[in-house]
Amino acid sequence: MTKKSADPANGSAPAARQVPMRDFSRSLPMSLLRAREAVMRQFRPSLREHGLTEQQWRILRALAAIEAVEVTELARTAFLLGPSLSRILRDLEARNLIERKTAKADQRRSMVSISKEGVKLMASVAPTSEAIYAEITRRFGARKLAELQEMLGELERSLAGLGGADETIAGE
Amino acid sequence: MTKKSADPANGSAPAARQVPMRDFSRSLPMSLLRAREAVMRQFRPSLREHGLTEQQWRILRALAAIEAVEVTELARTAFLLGPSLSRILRDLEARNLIERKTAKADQRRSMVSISKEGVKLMASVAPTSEAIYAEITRRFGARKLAELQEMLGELERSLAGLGGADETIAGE
DNA sequence: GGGAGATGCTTAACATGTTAAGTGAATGCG
DNA sequence: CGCATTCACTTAACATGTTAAGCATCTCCC
Repeated sequence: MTKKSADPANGSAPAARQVPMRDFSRSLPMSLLRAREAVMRQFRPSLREHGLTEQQWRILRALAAIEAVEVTELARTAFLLGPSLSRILRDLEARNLIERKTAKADQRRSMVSISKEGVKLMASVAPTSEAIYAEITRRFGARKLAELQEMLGELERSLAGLGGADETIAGE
Repeated sequence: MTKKSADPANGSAPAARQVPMRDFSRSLPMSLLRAREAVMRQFRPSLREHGLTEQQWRILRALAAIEAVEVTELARTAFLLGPSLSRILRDLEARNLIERKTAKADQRRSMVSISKEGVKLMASVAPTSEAIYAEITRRFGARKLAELQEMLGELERSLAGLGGADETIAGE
């Protein structure tokens, strides 16, 4: 439906096909990207209806399970970089979905926690979110889903310590 | 090495633990995100050395395999949204890595192709890139890698047509 | 053949990813 | 104590993701 046949109605054909590489669309990064997008596409509309982005939702979920965390620890949990988290927390705080207060022992640290309003918002989103997740599980198969997650974890572990660049290993 | 023990030196503990949900860090989107990040972390430094971002590299690779494509088709291939692609093409064109000319038959369409310089740049990046991919394959295992990719493809297919929102199905 | 609607692409606006620099508060050590 | 370092975060700057408009061009159909 999408691709027509060749369209040779063009003059000079510029350079191409010089560099042999794996078929681009089958590279691992692309597979992972497409799979994740296919999954997130299911959730985004529902989140959007509640005025939340994917990352904001991640943060609220991470906060819902604990009393309070430091920003750095939250960044690890929600898998966000510091600067992104910093901005998002500023916004979530302005919307009264989270609360922040500096730690007593160390003035540098700030402890973040979800607010009552935040909990309320989560309660209104969670059912739909869980339903979507259930449907995905149903379609793909619970067994296969578990297998997939296991493989993803293995992949992650097998690449740990192969840090692309400044690894700052002991003895450096 | 990273997490200390509990630090109960805090007064009022705000609302939390009200909304029961799956363990956040084990959700499928997070697994996919972390796995992809683990992989991309390997490639980014090399690309960066050559002044390329991940997306720019995707575009060059997509272009290397063909003579010329329309922008929309390229967006599909490189898995980028129109607006992102539009910006990136503007920059790549300014750097003389790609060429663009409007199609004769339809003035709306513009045909994009990689330039001689673009091919040269690819040739300088490809070896390192392939080496990294080979190392990833070695670490994770070629067999398992193929399995993983197969599962990712299945996941994608099983969610196709479950379009999160405005699906624009016939009869709507 | 002319105007309504579809199409291909770009711009705009806002949120996040990514790297680097900045800031204020702890720490280590002479 | 004093001061260089480290640490926890925040700001800044630039690139992309994401949605909505904008703008030509094309198509279709009366």
